[in-house]
Amino acid sequence: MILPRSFYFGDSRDVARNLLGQILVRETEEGVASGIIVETEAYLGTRDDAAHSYKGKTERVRALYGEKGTAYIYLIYGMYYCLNIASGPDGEPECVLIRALQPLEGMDIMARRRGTARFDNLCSGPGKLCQALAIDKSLYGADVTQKGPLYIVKGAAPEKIEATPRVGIDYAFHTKDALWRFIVAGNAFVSGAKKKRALQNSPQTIDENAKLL
DNA sequence: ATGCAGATCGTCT
DNA sequence: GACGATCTGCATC
Repeated sequence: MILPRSFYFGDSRDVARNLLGQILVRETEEGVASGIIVETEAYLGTRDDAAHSYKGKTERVRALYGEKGTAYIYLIYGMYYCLNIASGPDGEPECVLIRALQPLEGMDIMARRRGTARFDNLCSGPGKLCQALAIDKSLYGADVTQKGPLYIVKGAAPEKIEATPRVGIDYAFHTKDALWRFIVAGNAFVSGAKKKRALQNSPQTIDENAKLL
């Protein structure tokens, strides 16, 4: 079941929390690649000085002014893409950044695209997951509430959620300390997971992998 | 285990 | 013209 557009309305921080446990699906000619969302961040538009849309409408963020459930994708540091989903109150240019996935389907495809065989290094970061799922600017503006190249289906709510400050936004004077990053507590696939724990808990099979959430 | 430099280019000032 | 909502590899301890 694909999550309906109404899922993305409301407080973007709630949407970010609710996205944990849901499943991001990417379909290409190579096949299907998917993963359970285990880490997100909320960006609250004009009331959040860490947000790209803080100063209002520019060409880059035009997708945030469309319908909720629209993909906002941007290039960072000239080499990696990051995926966001438009969310929040009607008319507000807010979104949720998808920061990490627990690989579910098409791990062979992801491993090839990423150039690594390590399970816990396939989708454990916003740039990594876009590379693993072949997400780039061509999907800018895609509707994730419709079956197509990129969509999100209903998964299972995680047991426990942790809230922390967002990553890489020290330049944000007002909101840098806000606890708007959400992760599935104890999950080994979040970004920056301790190497030690990842090594110890890294599952070896798809079934073990699915149980970890 | 931790730290730092380098890659690389679209977007905004 | 400067700077990232990042990641990797290499250096060092």
